[in-house]
Amino acid sequence: MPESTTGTRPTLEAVAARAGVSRATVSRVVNGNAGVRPEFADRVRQAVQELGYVPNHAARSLVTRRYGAVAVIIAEPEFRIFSDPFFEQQVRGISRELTKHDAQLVLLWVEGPGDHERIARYLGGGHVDGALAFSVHNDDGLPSVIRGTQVPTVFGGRPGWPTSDEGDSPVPYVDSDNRGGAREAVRHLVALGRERIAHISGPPDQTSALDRYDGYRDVLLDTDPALLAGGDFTEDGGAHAMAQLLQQRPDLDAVFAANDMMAIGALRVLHERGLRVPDDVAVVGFDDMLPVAANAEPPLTTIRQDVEGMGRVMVRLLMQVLNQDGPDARTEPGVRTPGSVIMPTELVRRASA
Amino acid sequence: MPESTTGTRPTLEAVAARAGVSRATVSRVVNGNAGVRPEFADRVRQAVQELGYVPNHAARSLVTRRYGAVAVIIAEPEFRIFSDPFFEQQVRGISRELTKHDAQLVLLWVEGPGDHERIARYLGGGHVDGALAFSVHNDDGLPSVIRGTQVPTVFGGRPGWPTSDEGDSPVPYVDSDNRGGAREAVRHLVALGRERIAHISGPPDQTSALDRYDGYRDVLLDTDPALLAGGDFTEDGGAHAMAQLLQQRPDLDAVFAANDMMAIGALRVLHERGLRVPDDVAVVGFDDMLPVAANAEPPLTTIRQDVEGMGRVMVRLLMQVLNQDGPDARTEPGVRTPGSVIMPTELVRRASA
DNA sequence: ATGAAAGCGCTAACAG
DNA sequence: CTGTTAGCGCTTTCAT
Repeated sequence: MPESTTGTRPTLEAVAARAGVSRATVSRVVNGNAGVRPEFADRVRQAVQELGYVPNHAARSLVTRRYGAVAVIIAEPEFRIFSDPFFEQQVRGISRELTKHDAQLVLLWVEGPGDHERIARYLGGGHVDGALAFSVHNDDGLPSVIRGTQVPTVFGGRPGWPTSDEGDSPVPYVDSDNRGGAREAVRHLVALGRERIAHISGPPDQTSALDRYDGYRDVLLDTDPALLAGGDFTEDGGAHAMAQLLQQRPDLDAVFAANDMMAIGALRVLHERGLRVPDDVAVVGFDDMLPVAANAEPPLTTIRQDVEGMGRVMVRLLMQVLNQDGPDARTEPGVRTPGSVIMPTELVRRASA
Repeated sequence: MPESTTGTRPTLEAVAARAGVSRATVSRVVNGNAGVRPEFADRVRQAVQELGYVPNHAARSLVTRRYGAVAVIIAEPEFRIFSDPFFEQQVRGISRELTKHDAQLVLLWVEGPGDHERIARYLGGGHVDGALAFSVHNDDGLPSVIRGTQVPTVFGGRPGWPTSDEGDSPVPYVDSDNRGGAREAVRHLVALGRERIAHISGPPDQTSALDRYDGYRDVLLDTDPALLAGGDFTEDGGAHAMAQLLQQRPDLDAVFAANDMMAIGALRVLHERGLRVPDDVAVVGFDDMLPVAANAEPPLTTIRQDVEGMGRVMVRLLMQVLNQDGPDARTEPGVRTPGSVIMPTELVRRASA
């Protein structure tokens, strides 16, 4: 008969009493430590069962200095970051990997600089072993707030600020191979025989946009500036840029858009002007954001990145930092800091190029 | 000169020493307890500042049995729940209100029954003061797992299972006035002089769909079954239902769709068949999901619900439960349990009806 | 108004 | 292999 109705939750002590052993032995069994006579271990496990014992986390953390929790910090300068499918996938990857490591996800939603102090307090107050942050906008000082807390942190996406200040250890991050992927996209267009390849770039305050632009330039060393137009990663932005491009260089025969949404916008304008894709103009996107890319008219050739994988790798990287430096990583700067990870991308050929 | 570089983080003890008072006094100041000589209080605050002291949460929780954290449990039978704008808004509301109450949001992402044990362990292990859950699908046993942990919980959306079993205290939830809103939608159509008002209902395993259907029936007591078609809350589902309706009752002059997405689908089909909205057929949706509703062709008349508000109210309700029963609510079932909250809806008139 | 002391539930040496 | 013993850092009576 379970004594779960006794009012107060059972402690280690109670389990020990019932099993007729010491608290230490119970602790060993509960934590899977070797070196307990099987007979005793069984008795303990049974007592745990009967009492419905669940270890008290606070008490444990107090002594181990481990919290079994990781903060995911979401800054939200843009309104829709949460409903961004891209972001969702990344959080999904993080959540899954965290579960594997028996760690909890604490969501820290930052709505503005007014929240910074709260974040710092939380991070500094011994709640989490580490943090995961996204380096979208970096002009608001949040990154330095995070770094100031000394909590081991891994960033998602290459930060826009210098990742290794003097003295400081480098900031680990994981990102897609934006530059390499962009190169592959453009090379594909070149291989197709295209000679006037335009580029619709993303917002210059995002490193992914910058890196993709750089990849484009790597292949097309001295491109005509008229083949360049800037967008904002939205469909309308892409449409607008495409219109501009068509005006500047009506003879263009290909366009590489820095993301799928802008490519969709470009496709729309191309269609409106009666230009055929890929016959007149070949189009390549970036992201392989499903179902957008696959259902485009025509289906979009693009660069796929493994977003969920990025999330998982962020966690693995963090766990590596934690297990290497130990829970007191914050006190003594780690000697070896694990590097960042750049995840490979892949060209997905569909009909648009 | 801040001693933040001393390696180990400062404790209450250290602050006490520096301020020349006892630990108890520091504790009082830090927790804003009255009854400390201003002079001492100032000295303490200064020491806190200088040392960069942040209270250790685990130690505090161990004694207070409060965790300053609330779990948000997200079950994910549907793939896209996270990127659902509806859901995003609700979480936003929760997050904001939680911040106000100085509580953290711990995200518990449940991917299947395999995760149930983990969830139970976490909830039972003393991490959170309460939980917030969404009662979308209830056939997988998660609700009972949650209830089994005895952690005070508020549900989002009216649960589909009985909310007050024998003996048990009722499950508090917050929901929109789906039924009332539906009634208002249909009454509006009636007031417009429409006489053959069809309804596209949502999936019957969601109480919101059921309640909206009931609202429709409240007004149209004996409607022709041919005026009824079922959808699945998606645009395509709405289109399909509309086509079916048109075949069954080509003479219909209005349709109330159980959500905006289905209304959009209906609009599309109506347009394809050359029927004019609202002249030939008036259309009303539900949700007022922006920007979908406002940008529809024509702009959609719909029932607005305050989704962010629902999130906030969920938190307030939970806090009420917590402050009433105290941290040991789980041991002794509360005497007075706060009821659920039904949030008002509002008819938003645009062009479609 | 302040301090001394006890103890929250657990883990981790250290003995045995 | 097991038990004893010290705390982890904080709050909270209880004296003063």
